[in-house]
Amino acid sequence: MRSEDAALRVLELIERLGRVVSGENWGDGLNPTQRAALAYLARANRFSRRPSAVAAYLAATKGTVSQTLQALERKGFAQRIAAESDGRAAYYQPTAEGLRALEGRRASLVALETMQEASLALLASELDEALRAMLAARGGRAFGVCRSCCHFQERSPEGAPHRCALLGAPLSAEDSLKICWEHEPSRAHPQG
Amino acid sequence: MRSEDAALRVLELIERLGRVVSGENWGDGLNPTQRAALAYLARANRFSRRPSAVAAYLAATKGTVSQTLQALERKGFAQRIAAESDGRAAYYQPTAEGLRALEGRRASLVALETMQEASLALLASELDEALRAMLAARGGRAFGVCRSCCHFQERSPEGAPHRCALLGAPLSAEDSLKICWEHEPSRAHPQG
DNA sequence: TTATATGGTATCGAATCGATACGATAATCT
DNA sequence: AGATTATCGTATCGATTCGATACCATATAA
Repeated sequence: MRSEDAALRVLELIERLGRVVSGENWGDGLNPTQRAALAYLARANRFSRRPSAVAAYLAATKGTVSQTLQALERKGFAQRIAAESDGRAAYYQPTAEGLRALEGRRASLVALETMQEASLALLASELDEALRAMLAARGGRAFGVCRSCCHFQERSPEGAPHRCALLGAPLSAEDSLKICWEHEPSRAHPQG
Repeated sequence: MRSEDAALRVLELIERLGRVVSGENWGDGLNPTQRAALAYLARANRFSRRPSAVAAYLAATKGTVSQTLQALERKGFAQRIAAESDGRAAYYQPTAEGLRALEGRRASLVALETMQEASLALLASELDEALRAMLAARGGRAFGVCRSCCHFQERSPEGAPHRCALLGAPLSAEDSLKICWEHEPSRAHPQG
């Protein structure tokens, strides 16, 4: 099988799997896009819960994301908070109800769990590589967990907070485990 | 990493990759869904170019697919043909213009091709397994290439057409290489 | 023949999504 | 400082998706 064929086949499978998974994400008052946005908000650190970041993560335009976030707020799943530092910016905070709506919901997850653990781990890393290749091609951000970023500085005096060297801001233990859209991989933690 | 974590991670990656790929499929007068439907029509054999089959393949409802196919016809990318055998059924045939619109269009394909060939082949088979697991869980059809089906009968006298034992119909060489929604894997060709 | 199942379409409402324009604020440059 | 430019977010439009539901025509079964 030529490389082009394999790539084409992978592309088809991704598209079809994406449709299946996405179609399962209706329910609890959310549609798939709203659910994806809300799930992102729940996993993003405080620097990354902004419309721009959501748009980059979802590979959507600002306009669409703006509407989606408004829908989430209207439904009580997220709350809009104007930023203090920047008069243009806003943050969206998932509400308790929003987090509740994210629970359960995993028919395809159960199906995936029937696969060998080794296969899954392999699949995850291969998919991660594929995603990074695509994002690099379109100039998009890959996102990643704060702690694994090259800008992450572990607390030096015991008891002090961690820090982000890029944004010059303190990081709670919780934030350091969340997704950041400024993420750039460090050599110590190449992926994630 | 527990199996559930790996599965969750795979699910997220699939969703995100799906969005990226899908978002790239705008253009040439088609939106991502229309392109997916048209691409399916181009790859499906004559038994499978029907609204029901498209709906099953795209994991969408009959109603949505009906509209999508109407849009394709209106744009001149496909032609509706009423079935002879069944007064209710209809087939959609891609037009030359439709096939032309499917060419090119592969920014993410180029990105994928930067990956190792072995990785891609592995990825394809793992994704195939994941898709089959999900489809089995929701009772959906997996589809597959006619030739690899347990109902496929290779021509016995040289020169005669192949046959489908399930539908009791002759198969051209071309049809036998296309996707069939009645496909059930044979032991000889476990996947595909 | 009557009942039921199936294939497809029509319609409604909510939402996605690209495109475009816009307003407000920030950052930069002179 | 003042003018220019960039960025963040929102608003609006039109085409379309998509679930839900109802519906019709035709097949199939009882």
